[in-house]
Amino acid sequence: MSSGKIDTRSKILKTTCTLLETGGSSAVRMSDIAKASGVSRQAVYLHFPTRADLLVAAARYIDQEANIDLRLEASRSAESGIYRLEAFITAWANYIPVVYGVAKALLVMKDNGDTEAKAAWDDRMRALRHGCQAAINALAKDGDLNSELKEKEAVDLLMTLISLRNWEELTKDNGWSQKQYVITMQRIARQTLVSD
Amino acid sequence: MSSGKIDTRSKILKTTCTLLETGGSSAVRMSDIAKASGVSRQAVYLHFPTRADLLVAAARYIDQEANIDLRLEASRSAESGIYRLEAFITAWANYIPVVYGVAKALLVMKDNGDTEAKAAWDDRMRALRHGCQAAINALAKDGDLNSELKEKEAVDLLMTLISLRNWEELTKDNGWSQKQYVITMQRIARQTLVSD
DNA sequence: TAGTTTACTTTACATTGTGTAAAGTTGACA
DNA sequence: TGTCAACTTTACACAATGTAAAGTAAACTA
Repeated sequence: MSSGKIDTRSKILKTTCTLLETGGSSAVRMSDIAKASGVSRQAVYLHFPTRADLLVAAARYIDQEANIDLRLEASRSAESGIYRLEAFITAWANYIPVVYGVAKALLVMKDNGDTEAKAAWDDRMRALRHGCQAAINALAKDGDLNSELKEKEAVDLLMTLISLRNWEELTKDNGWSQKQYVITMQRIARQTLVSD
Repeated sequence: MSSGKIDTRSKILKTTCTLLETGGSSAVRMSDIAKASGVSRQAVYLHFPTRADLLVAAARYIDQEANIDLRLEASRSAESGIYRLEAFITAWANYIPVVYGVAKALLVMKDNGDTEAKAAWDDRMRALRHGCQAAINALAKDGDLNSELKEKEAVDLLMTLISLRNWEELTKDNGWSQKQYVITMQRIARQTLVSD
């Protein structure tokens, strides 16, 4: 039936992820993906009308494969706000390397003025923000939120702190290990968001 | 003599800066710049062989106009490492809004794989890093550097903290005022880089 | 004042990558 | 046997950067 279609579609998605993980994000053109998938360029457009569509689908594909929902869920069961914050940062931080390639490509398209890419990115960030908000809420409920910060400010700061670009800068550009990154981000979050 | 040449050249540079400050960075094409400068597109290429060249020249132009060297110099005369760090952050933070348009455009070109843009950006960041390094050095000399951090880590963190992208996210995307941004960055720097 | 140089304009074209369009092929299934 | 779906092939439209070259007009030069 449509098994052939599904097969080709997910083959394209997998190839896209692989290419974006390894190669430089900008060097992954529709034709590169087609060639690497062993399929014609038009076949790619048959499944994904635009490059943004393909990247969004690839991101969703990774979300599923790596079970992002489950990862972030873990933090929800933490006993205190402080532990919740720590668990949330750990979960997200360890997910970044997994989506990095695709997410970066989406981010670059957004920066180039692609409205579809922007919408998709903003949507992802909204979801992440929910997690940040929940962690900050838990902190505030315990009375452990730094008194110098309003809740909104704390959420903004946490989002910025754990941004993909910061991860990229520290690990990719400055050679930090993932472990070093996680520990340091947790320390900074504690020192800046939690009251003494 | 060459006054006509110089005149056109700086007219193009000024126009470029204006367009990048106001309009969305990606919507500023060579033809837009030419039109807004009241000059043919080829005249732009006559003065600046590539778009990257033009952006680099525009950045240098702004550096001069806003006297970035003098701004950063101020922090050098601070009495203590802690004050020096504070002054450095203030100086840089208040310069970001001035270069933002041009710098962002350069950054986007870098992300698109333009090697010339990358080289220019990296060069700018090297200069900024010198400032960070000096501030951290001063801190370490006073014995005020957070003992959990090696000097290199502290410099990496400071660079990341005050990055253009973080400024963009907090002020442009999240509506923070410049003042709010500066105060918060100083607080975070103090809490994460300085020993208690 | 005739000739040259300089700064620019005009027109045209090459290149790269995205996306569209449409006719042709091939295998499965009815 | 015929139809349909998934895919291929070929061709083109479009935007943006960058190149090439001939033309113009004012300024400077001998």
